[in-house]
Amino acid sequence: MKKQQQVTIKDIALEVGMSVSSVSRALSDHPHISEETKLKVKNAAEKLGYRYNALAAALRSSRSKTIGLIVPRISMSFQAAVITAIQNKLHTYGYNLMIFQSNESPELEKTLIKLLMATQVEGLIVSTTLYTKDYSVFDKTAVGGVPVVFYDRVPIDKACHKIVGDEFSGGYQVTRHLLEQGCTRIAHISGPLSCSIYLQRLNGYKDALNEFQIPYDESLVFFHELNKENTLQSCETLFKNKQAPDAVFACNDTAALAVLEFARENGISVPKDLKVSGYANDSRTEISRPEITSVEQFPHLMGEGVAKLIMDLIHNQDNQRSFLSLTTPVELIKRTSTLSEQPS
Amino acid sequence: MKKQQQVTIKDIALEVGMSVSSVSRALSDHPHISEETKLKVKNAAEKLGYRYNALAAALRSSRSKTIGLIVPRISMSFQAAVITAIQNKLHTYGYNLMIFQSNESPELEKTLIKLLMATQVEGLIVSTTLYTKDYSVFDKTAVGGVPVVFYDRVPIDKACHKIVGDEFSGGYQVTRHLLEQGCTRIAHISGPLSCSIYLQRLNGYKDALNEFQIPYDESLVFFHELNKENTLQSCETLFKNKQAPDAVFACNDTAALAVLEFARENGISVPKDLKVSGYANDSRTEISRPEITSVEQFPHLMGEGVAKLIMDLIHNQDNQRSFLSLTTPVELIKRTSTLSEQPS
DNA sequence: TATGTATCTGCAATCGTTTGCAGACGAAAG
DNA sequence: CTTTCGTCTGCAAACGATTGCAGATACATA
Repeated sequence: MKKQQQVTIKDIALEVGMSVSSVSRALSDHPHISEETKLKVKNAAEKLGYRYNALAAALRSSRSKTIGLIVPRISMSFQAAVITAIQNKLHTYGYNLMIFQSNESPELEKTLIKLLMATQVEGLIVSTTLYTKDYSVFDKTAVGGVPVVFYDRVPIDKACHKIVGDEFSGGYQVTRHLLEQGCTRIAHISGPLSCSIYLQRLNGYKDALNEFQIPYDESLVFFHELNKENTLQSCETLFKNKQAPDAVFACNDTAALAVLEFARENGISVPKDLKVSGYANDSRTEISRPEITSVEQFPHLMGEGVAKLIMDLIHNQDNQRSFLSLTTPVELIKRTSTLSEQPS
Repeated sequence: MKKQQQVTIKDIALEVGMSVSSVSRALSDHPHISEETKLKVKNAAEKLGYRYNALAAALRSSRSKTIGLIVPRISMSFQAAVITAIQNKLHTYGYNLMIFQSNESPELEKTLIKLLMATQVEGLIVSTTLYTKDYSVFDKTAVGGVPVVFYDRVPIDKACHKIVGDEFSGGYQVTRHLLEQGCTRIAHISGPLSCSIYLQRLNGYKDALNEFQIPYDESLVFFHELNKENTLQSCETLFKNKQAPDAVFACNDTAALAVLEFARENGISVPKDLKVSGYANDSRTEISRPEITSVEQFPHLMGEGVAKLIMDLIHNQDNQRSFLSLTTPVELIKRTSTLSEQPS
């Protein structure tokens, strides 16, 4: 009487006087079972309080109906939105999602891969840490052949299935917009270049500068984790420069907010003396005063795409030799923090 | 050659010329196995590319090492923080967390419980939807005897294991603070009372009013999902009143922000003419101008508590007849949105 | 030599499903 | 009456680990 014995299909079989195989088939609506018996079996199951054991099924059929996901942290609103989209979409396929957080640690990330593989996930979805450099842990052999899909933060210089926002375009659009507002000394506060998204945005930034024939100035560009402290630090050095910048393109909204704070504390007027743009368009951008120009990434779109792709890969495990890459659109949202004339 | 055959302990046994049982024990550091053989086995495992099959182990031992969690949505920053704390803590116990979102739908919530039970979770952690009224789905029998711990949003009038913030105190402190600022017509924008937290906060609100001998005025109190649209609506009716309120105690920060927006659009000066408080202290409260008074709930503390409690319950499955309830502290964070005199 | 003890290892059943194959049955066709 | 077919059902072997129990080995002791 320690643990109440689980009710199994065996019990049902006994109850209705049939074999376990028929019961199994009846419960899963196998076409070879008559409607009549199906009903009988299902009623008995209900009556006995039967609970399906997905573990046993997964073991036997080696289909766990589970996808693993590793993400730096779920508290970033963009990530939360993507994950939710993925999860909802996967549910429509009858698949569950196992969510793990790497907390930006490549070591933990590695451990989590092992963990997920041990739980026999049928697919793996990953947005890497800022510092992931060794992608071999995601190799087909390393993950036992299960399909891997990356999104947002993806391996650099390595063929893989991936869905990314159009980071280059985002970086380009922000920069171009600032240039069009008349800015010429545009600072760029970026994350580490070991992370794909920052690399791409930097390229977009450079491209726009180039187009406007403004030389790339290293003293205006910073690379570090984009939290408040680091960003304030960068502002500090930035404004110690002989020549102050007239715009800052920060690579996320947290950093943009920090720039605003710095400006406020140092009597720099935004957008008049300094224009500021963020990235990711999180909800804080429109609460801030001034409202912050940012780039919408359509996380829902990305999430749906990721879910579809991984399901595709699972269902056609055959000769998958080529890699699929999808780029989702981005949209520059212009707000007061970068606009010369105030809109009415 | 369809799917590359998995390497099992059987293969290892063959490799090192031992029985599977010894291999199994060696891998799990069983004390009856000599260090020497353990090493040999582990090396062989490494060499063959062995991957532990947690499914098989879970089935056999009926210990899945997995806890299920059902939460309305992970995109609420408070929830994300609690979940992260829970997950990290559980990892230290060697347990995994399976996260599902009920999306505020009691039906989906019910489905998810079934799903989690099917995956043989050893425990269940729940923060209910706003509208969950039928708690029988969480009954010991309904969940096959696995322990259930509620947090934040918990069943009303039903004994259960739970960890909640001190909502009553939070509601009381906010209201008292507003009263002390000289407010007398304090509106209260609350969530539906089917949800424990709002019920408690309302009680705190009433208690403070009572203490200041201000009668409870129904026309100042609203119950609805706390999104922007609903809140604006409530403000509309609120300010159509013959006598306008001089303060609004909104039950979350999204609602408080909406109130600020309404005030701004209608030329109502905050905090001069109207004081506004939120709840949950999400990051937007200090970005908003004016900054918004709110209540910190210490999600990390709550998460750790939840994880510890569920592990306790799992480890002492024996005669658990009594229910444990823990209340975590809250702290009123006073900001400009409710302060009469501006701090320097 | 027999016995005891400590340490290590193996046998085989078991967890709850799924599934290939074969069998049973009745009806229709020859 | 046999044959054939279609429809439904059952047998029994998996899936990959864990674990109670018994057995083996080595060594010391009686």
